[in-house]
Amino acid sequence: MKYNPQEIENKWQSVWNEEDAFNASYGGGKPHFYCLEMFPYPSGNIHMGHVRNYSIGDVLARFKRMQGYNVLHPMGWDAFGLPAENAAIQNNIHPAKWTYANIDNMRKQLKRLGYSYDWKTEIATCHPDYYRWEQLFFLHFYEKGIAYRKKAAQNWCPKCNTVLANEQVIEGECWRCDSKVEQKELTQWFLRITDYADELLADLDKLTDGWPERVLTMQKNWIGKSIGAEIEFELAEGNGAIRVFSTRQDTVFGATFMSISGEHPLLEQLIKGKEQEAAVRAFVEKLRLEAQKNAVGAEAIEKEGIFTGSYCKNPFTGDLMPIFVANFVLAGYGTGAVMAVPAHDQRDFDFAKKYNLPMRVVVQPKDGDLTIENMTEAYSGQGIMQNSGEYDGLDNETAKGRIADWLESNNKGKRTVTWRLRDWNISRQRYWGAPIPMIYCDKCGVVPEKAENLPVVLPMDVQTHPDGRSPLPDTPEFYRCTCPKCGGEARRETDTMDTFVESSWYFARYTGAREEDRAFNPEAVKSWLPVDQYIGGVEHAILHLLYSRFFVKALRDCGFIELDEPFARLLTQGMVLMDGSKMSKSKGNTVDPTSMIAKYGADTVRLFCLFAAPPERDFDWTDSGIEGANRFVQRVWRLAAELVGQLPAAAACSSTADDAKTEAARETRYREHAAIKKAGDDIADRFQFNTAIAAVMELVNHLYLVKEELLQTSEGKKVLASAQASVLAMLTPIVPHMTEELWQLLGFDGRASSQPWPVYSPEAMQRSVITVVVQVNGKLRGKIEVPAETTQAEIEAAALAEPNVKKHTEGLTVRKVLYVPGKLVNVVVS
RNA sequence: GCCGGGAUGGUGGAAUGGUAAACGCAGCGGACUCAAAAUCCGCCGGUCGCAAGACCUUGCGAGUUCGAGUCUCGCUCCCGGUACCA
Repeated sequence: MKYNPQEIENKWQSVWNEEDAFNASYGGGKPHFYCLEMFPYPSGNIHMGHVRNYSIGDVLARFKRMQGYNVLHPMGWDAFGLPAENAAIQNNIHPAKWTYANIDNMRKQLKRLGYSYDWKTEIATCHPDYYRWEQLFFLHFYEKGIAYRKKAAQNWCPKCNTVLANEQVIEGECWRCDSKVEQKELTQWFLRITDYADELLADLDKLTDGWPERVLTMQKNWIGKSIGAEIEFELAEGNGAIRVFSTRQDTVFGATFMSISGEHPLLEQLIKGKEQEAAVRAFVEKLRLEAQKNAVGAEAIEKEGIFTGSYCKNPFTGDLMPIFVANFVLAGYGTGAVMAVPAHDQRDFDFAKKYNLPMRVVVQPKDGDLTIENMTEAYSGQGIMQNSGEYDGLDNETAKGRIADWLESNNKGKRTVTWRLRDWNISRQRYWGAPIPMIYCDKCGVVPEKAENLPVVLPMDVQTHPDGRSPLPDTPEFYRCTCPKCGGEARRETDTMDTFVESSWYFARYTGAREEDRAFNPEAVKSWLPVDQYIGGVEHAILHLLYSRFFVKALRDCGFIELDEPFARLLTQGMVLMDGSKMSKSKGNTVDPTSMIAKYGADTVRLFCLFAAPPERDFDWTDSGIEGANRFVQRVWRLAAELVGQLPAAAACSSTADDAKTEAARETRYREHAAIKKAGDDIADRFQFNTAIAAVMELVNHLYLVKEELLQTSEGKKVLASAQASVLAMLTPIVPHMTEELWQLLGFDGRASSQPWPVYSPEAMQRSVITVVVQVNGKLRGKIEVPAETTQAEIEAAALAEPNVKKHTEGLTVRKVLYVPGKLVNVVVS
């Protein structure tokens, strides 16, 4: 019987398809398990990264089903987005047509890999039946103040012709096309994610068991909580005050000047009528131009500033502090003004050196003798207060509290918390996205669309612009509307939503993908969510995962769902590399899954992706590696094919102690059960699919050695049949087509994919003779074989009598003998 | 700079304080074959030794422990994230 993967894979894929083999249903008494992989963007073809991601998810989904869970394992399409528009412009095809054609192709490719998805819950986010609910959420968000409109400087990608959220600017470049991001003043729609900063941070503690630590850390850093104080510095001329935020209010006695951003609201007042006025204006204009050209967050630039001509007063020392406009002060963080403490902050130190400004040491390290003369850099560590009036001699952490108390009781400031997180700009000046359901009326202003008028459907009949500009502002059929309030003529919002809005709730929609009258069935949401296991690339550690966490909390507060966190456990899989670097079309180092499937079959491709490395780690695609995987698949096939017609019908772990009459039979039974324990533990507890597969390989290797002997007796056949069934059961989540076929060929009952995960018995794993390792002073000196029931005293005596052990203990005194039951004896001598 | 992760044979990787190198890949030897491929069986960290065995070996240096790849401390290098965030 020759192994023909194309034939058997097609056969079983049709069977699963006809039988709706993997549909989930809630209720039914079984415990629920929601296994989800990040849905793909329909770019046209799946790549090896998808294969790895979805193979990991499929092993888990199938394994959980075998363990008796009712598993929800859905798939869908993150279908709005720029590539569709760009392809449309290039190939003169409508983005919708391009997108749906790609979906059809990729669905075919996924089906060809035999993934056990519930295709009845498939969704595409570009469909009005999907995004209509998103528009409804937006109306609720608007009503609750979670969605709002504001004018501000925005990240602008000149190539994509649209704004970007902060999270989508990577090292100053657009996350999609790597263009330098510019700043542009625009009025945009925002979601108030900052209102949830506290909860987003605090709830990370609920995820410590199931999420990788580095993802938690990245989110924590991104949210960026800083605890400090706000301090008021009165202007010397008595006409107001500058407020600053500082995490180091303990160093306030060392504040010798003030730095403010070029966009500070008091700047006009500070320079008005001063001789520096013109020069400052020129400097600010220069900064503005540079900011537009230069990427946000590009590498550090030389510190520069200019004196405004005004002074403020240090509330503690009473000293006058010159006020500077400085290029490193961010308008958008804190209050846009910084008290400069050159002795204890490196930036202020550099600035003071450059402009020859005074310094004062106010925190002295333990046994330090810092002076302004001997300092070559700022000291930002802990220490003892000095030059700080009544606070001298205190440690600086204590002083922090006392100074905050003083500020509060003297009305000069207060304790404050500042966040790095900014509100989420969701407006996009592009066509292929979900319309924002808002209307502008000359009479009534900004008016939300009525819920009963949803969905606001994206028009299909539009002419795209070659430069990527959205056609919506030129499409009167779309933007002309009547005001829901006064009935007069009005204009629709023509920006669309960021595609990350769609991916922020799709996991919830899967629980009731065909609901027509509501976004979710609350019962279904409650029974399935949170997602038990989420699997995807670490590149979404901040973007998608932070947005989704926020979105769920916002939906909860609007009464749509009862849920705090969307994903209970997260697995971030590594990349598939080629010659040490990421596969990419431009480098020409890609491997096309379709051609690999054509050559080896889906089972081999799945096996290799799972065996090459543990899931979290990157691995290199190698031709010899997939050859090796194919060799194992063939080896399993041959082993079973040779046994067809010779074995009794059996299930995994069905042989009994009575059947194991010979040494070979006992050993086989032992190894069968040991492999099941190892493979089950590795898959369930650790996602170590590579070692689970290795355990099955060992068992297969053993069966090759003993099969002839076991075929001699009927008891032996029972033992062999049981072990063979176990091999197939264990491999079913990994190479499901082959195991279904072999299960059927061997005449075993039912289907491999509907077998329960085998249960090992401790009795089978008892050995009659055990090997005990003997160490002398921790060094391996021998091994002894003893019957399992030997007492500790007898084992210790045997260990001491072992010839090589004797040699190493001769003439020495035995101080101690340690015994690790069934494993090891360590003789301590001196 | 700060935060996180890592370093084990020729190679991908095992080892949940107790036999370091499981299972693969590559390589070598044997069987089968007219021959080759495929397959099956065996060997495969280093040094010394005829052998029994001894010594060395998990990036480097210390420590805890009867016993450390694993725990602790101090370094080196690599990867990822993030950065004028006050």
